Amino acid sequence: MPELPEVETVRRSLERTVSGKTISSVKVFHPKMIRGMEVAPFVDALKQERIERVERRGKFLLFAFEQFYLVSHLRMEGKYFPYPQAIEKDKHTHVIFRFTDGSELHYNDVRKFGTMELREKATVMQVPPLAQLEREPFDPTFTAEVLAENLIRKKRSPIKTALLDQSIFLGLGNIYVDETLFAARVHPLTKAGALTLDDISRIHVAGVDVLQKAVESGGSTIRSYVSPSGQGEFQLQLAVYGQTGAPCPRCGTAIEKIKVGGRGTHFCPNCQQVAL
DNA sequence: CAAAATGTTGCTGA
DNA sequence: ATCAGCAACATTTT
Repeated sequence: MPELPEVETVRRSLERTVSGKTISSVKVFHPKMIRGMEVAPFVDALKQERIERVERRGKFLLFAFEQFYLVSHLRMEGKYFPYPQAIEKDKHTHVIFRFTDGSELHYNDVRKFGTMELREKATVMQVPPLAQLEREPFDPTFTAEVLAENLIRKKRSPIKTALLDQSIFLGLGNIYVDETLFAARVHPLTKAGALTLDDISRIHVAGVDVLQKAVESGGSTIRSYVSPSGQGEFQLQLAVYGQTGAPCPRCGTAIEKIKVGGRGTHFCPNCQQVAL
């Protein structure tokens, strides 16, 4: 499900539904997803704590409490479902937060890849899992020059693989990387070290733009993804992702699908010329 | 019906 | 040090 735009959509929804509420109890049905401490101290720490607000760093959700953050990653299929009152849990519900007003928040994750951990507020950005992330893509100090500098570290990798690294370009995932490279007219197999500064500049602009537009559309609704309230609409604007065989919106050539770094990769063989 | 593929990331072994 | 590959898991698609 979630790349930055989907996580931001979830964040906004949670900000409306659970921000300001105080936790009365927490139930964990899948202990393995709680990282860094045992389940008992985890649920103990959260009891009687108030969610001040819900923040986001890249694809991570941060529930801000008075002294610490609950850092949550949805990985492939994690979802949050808020309910106005107590409700029977679904087969794939792994954590239930109950609030003092009687409402609940269920964390649901079919594939059980998602994680949760508590971190001190003061050091959350200096320790894993947030320590290595690049700044937010919408931060004005995230420039093409910064991206170019980051790409030096991955100069031998295909640009597609490099862009999926959250310490290189925060927030991109498989869908939006393909869209970014299409918009920038760069072939996904191009070695990062072979890119000109102009290429990198186009990738920078395209990446920030595609994320921005996707956020405005509420993210993409693909496969299993459903936002807690409301559906994303960006999938209607996808130029290449999932469009295998369909005509390129720019030139009409059939979109091709290949594998890059083990990930399904969509591109226009005419607009995105091979340049290894 | 078996194999491959599915949005992510971190670990392992070459 | 890098990096490709795999592992975590369940469901859908080929």
